[in-house]
Amino acid sequence: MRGHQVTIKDIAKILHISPSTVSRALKDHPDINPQTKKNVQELAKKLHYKPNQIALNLLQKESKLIGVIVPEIIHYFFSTIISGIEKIANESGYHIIIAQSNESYHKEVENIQALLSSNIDGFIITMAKTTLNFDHFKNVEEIGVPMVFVDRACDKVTADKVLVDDFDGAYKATKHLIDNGCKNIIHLAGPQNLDIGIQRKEGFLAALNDSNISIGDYSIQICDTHDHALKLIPEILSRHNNIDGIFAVNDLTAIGAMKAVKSINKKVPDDIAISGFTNSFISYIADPELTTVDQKGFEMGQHAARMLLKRMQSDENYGPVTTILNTDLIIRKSSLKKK
Amino acid sequence: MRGHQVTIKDIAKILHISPSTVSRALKDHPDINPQTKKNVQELAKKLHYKPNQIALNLLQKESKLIGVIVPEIIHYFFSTIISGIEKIANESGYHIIIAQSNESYHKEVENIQALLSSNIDGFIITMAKTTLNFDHFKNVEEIGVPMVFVDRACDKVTADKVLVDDFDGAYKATKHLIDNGCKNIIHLAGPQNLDIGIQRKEGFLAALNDSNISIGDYSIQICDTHDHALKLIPEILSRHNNIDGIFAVNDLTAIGAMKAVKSINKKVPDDIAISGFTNSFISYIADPELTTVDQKGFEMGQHAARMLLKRMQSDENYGPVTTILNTDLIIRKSSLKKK
DNA sequence: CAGCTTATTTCAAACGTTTGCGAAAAGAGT
DNA sequence: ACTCTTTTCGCAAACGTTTGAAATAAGCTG
Repeated sequence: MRGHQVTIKDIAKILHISPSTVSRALKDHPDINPQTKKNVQELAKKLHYKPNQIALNLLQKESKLIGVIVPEIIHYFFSTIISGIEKIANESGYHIIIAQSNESYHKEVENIQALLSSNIDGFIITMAKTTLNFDHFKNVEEIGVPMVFVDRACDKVTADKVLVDDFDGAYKATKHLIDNGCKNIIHLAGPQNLDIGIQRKEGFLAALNDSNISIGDYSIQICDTHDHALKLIPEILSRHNNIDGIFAVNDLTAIGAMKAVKSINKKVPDDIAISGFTNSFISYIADPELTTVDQKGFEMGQHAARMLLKRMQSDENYGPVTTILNTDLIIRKSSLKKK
Repeated sequence: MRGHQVTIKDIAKILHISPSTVSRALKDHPDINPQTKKNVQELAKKLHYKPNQIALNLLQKESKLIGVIVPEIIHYFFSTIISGIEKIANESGYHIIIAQSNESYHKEVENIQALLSSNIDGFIITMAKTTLNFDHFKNVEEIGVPMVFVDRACDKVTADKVLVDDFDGAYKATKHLIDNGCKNIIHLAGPQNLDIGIQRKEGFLAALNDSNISIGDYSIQICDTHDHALKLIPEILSRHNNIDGIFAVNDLTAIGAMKAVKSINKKVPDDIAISGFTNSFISYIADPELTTVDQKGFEMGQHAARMLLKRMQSDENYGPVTTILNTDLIIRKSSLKKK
């Protein structure tokens, strides 16, 4: 039961003038008689006239909407990215439509299609873990809708990207564990089809290498969820009881590992030091508090939004830009061994 | 530099037929020659034709967009609500635009205005804590845009609401603490201008009453943030060292309290048992794991979306509906005293 | 072959707004 | 009185799509 929204035509009919005159009067066009303007503006105010954004969108072929596709908003990191995007977008009169892929390739494709037909002006995307085919992104590229990747980017597509220096972050975290006395660190790694999985692993390996620490065949475990770590860690530790450090690809996995370690009555950090990656809220909640790499989600979101706005507002077709933000190592108790 | 999106007109021009024929051919209208249909549909597929949603919106006077205004998406509870909304909305071809109020009244008003002019079809709102004036909601009501409140509702406005039984949840949590041996429980309460603050406090008081436990002047403390609890709890405990239970209005505050308790070398739960409210992700991360009241954000979101859809699709103006979901007490270690 | 039916297609209006151009009216200058 | 300018306004097209109604062509009946 929507009350009929007041339109320009309504105002025109009431004042016995044409819609075009009303339109111009409302925007203070010099061609319009001051008296007419006054009449129109007063009536518009009285009737609570609001321009119909949809009609404007149709005319201007833009929707002032940015489509944001992330795996899951319940993850702190992604919600901080979204907040960063929202802030910058709002400042320029844009709004954001959020869709979640739930890490599913199919849902990602579906979302892209759906948002495309909603005439999104641009995309900001964090790829799903399971995405191995990139035709949907290529499609976006072909259609010419600007697109910025955040955190997890797609190589096969020409698009702007905002990344963090995963290699360096992982290197710093691993080096920190080594400096704190760890001699046998394992890495709980992310999927190796994603750049972040690869880079963090490489940073880990490089740090070990630079410290002349040998790498066992068990040193790298593909494991990037809380529950998997809960199961995996006791198993690994039973086979390799000299492990004294864990660097996990994300905080949640690190905390799963932390719980697992505590569950078999080993101490964190004294028996096993742990570092995560992301600096999500839970790293602060964990006990002991989790050492981690701050991934600066809010800033990433802001950067991504700025890049997208620039791209949308530009007429020339400049080449793709990649921004790499640096990370900060946040040292907390989970990595500080006593001696 | 947008590539021109393929339109019905383009297809019509190429096949030398009229746009209306194309339109009907695409939707398998019986009036159209099968051969024509085939030509059209094949070409449409080949050119990746996608109907322009904006044009449809204009025609149908709807945007297929639902405006969602929440305080902060980084909070687990709100992001689960959003996920619930998104699921139901998507199933009906709607998308959601998310705006955050950051608990600020002014930002809330701003968001409402902005989304209104984006021709949102409906609102789902969780009020900001600081909202005391309701004119912006009344405005929405007057314009006739359907609106559903979630969790934190506004009494002064006629609108659908989805609430949880805060009173009962608080009662159950408090009763559980009592049953586990607590004799002197304090409540860290939310703002008393919000119904949830009042109801949870009342549930707490009722449980104490029913167990004939006396209530001290310090039994209720307005305190609903992690950091406030961190400061407040040591102070209170130093003045009332027989306190043996804490019921906090939300999980984050409970965990702040838990940390504070541990910091002064008291044991959770043996010295002081703790229960939170919400069952957010961190309650599972906490050590000891936090007993809490499951607030079912996802279901709340789903309910809210269904109610909104029903309201939007209905022609008759039925009275406002309030749905109250029941809560589940999730018992974990933080409340289970040894003896 | 006139009249009727059926199949297929096009026309035109509509949604709400903007905008280039032309039109009408009034005033100014010569 | 004639032209020229200025002021003020309306017409019509455009954005992409849908849809009732009208148009066309072809086939059929008697």
